[in-house]
Amino acid sequence: MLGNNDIARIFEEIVEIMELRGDDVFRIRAYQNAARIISGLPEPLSDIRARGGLRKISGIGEKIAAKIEEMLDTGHLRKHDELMAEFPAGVLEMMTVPGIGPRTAGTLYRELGVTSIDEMERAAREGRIHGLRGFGEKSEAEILENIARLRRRTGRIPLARAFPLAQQFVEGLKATAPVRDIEPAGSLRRMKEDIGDIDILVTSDDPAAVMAAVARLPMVREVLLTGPTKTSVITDVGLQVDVRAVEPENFGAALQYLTGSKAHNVKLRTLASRAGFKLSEYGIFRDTGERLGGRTEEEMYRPLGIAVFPPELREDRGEIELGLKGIVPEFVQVAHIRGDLHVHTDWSDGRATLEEIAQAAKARGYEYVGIADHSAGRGIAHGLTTERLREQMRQIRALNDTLDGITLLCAGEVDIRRDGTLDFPDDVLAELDLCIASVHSSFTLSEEEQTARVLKALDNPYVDLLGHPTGRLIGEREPISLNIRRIMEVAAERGVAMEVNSWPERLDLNDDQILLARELGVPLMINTDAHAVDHLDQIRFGVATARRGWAEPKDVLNTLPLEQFLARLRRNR
DNA sequence: GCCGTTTTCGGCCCGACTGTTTTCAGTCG
Repeated sequence: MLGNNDIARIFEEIVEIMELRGDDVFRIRAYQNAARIISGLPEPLSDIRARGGLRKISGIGEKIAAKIEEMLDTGHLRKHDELMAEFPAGVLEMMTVPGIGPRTAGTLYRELGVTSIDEMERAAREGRIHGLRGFGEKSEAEILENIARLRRRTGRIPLARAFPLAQQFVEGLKATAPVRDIEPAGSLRRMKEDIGDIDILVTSDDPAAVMAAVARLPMVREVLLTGPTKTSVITDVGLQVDVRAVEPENFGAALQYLTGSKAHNVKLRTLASRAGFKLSEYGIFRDTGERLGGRTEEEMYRPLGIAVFPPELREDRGEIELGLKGIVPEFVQVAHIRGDLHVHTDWSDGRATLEEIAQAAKARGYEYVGIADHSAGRGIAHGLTTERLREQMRQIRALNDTLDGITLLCAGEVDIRRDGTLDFPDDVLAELDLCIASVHSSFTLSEEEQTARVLKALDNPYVDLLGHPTGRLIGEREPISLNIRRIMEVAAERGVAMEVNSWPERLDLNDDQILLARELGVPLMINTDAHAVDHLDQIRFGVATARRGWAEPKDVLNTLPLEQFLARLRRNR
């Protein structure tokens, strides 16, 4: 059975071939839109179809729904097969080279019979490209340069790796150039889970000096282009960073435009144009050309009667519609978090002592912190036996008597075994303040087996929280196969919370799943899974992910004061 | 191909940059 990503990928390939064919751009956009929507769905299309929900998805019409059904039934799509037969696979790959779009790839294929990046490189080296209609010597040289660039480039990197890099640029420019405003924009500002490049926006009395300073920053490996208002560089980790200087009166307009998302901006501009306005990175204008604003983001939205949503939520998931009603809910913030419940210490595979964690948590303004070391079943993690866990609990309770302003909770991250049983007997689980149950093994079970396994763990009355529910590691390991809606329905019914794990490679649940969890009434907890004191600060990435999933403080248990928090745990309900 | 409290037909975001152009096409974000 094809999964959502397979189906989204097939639609994307259809898009690429239709572009090569020069098909109607709006029809192409419909497929592109469908691919984007499908890759963001938290549930398998097969489940959505089973309850008759396919056509209810905005952007999926009669034709595309029928194609989805065909793929679910037969495992492929005739239209896709036919289109793919029209071009060799390598022609699609050619379009991954920067600057090579469908027109160029199509021309090179038709005129020169070029069918891969390697062949394209050879054609350029042999000088066979310049002279073609629309191609000169510069185009030919540019193609070679861009192929080399593609081969040097890294792909997308996790948010938590890109974030400090952006900070370094901001700090570096503040220290070495006359910047006034400086703000990262793009997907980093939206706190998307992975980042393809970094956009930084500045204003300055001397933009040229800023551009020159960018090229001199120590983490810059290569300067791609530098002009009076824009400089593009590749950093030592292979990530592209663009720095743009704009006029102060356009800062808000440029920030809004560069932050996106694309889908958010398209929706916004469509709406604006119907109401007689025009939006661009230079401001908001009436049809008459009169400029209404652009110094701040707020000035861009106000004339449209749309409330400003935080960047994390600008994904065209209903924020514009709600903003039109003037409603912006209060979304969860780091300052709302009163305790981190998933922290490892040197009792298992962490580095810090109990005391160090207590002090670090207190320093971050927390009321409580959950010590959640691994159970013994996970040999590699130096897990706790029943005896050591009981000894740790004794020490934690003793330590609490000496602590002021912070309470350590005996948590415990217990393995969910392959058969769904837990790694500690129930009488031990009962002694904990809080039990996190997590999958750390047998990642490749079928959806049916994996779902049954996790549901069995949720049967245990002492399980309060499902830790990193899907087990995915961004860029390294796929999520386990789960009927996530089924798991969430059961969790909601029993009052089991689901984790938003802040670990940079996890961010698990992800934003789309958090949206579903809220819809189904599943309580959330945002935790770091810290293995050292510094990791406690990664909470910001979990909080950002929760915000992307529209989580409000009331959805997140660890925004509650200690007594109320404990009362909401499944075991105490 | 999708969508609709201004439309079931006629729209569908906007601008910069680049190289090839003699007024524009292609790509990108």
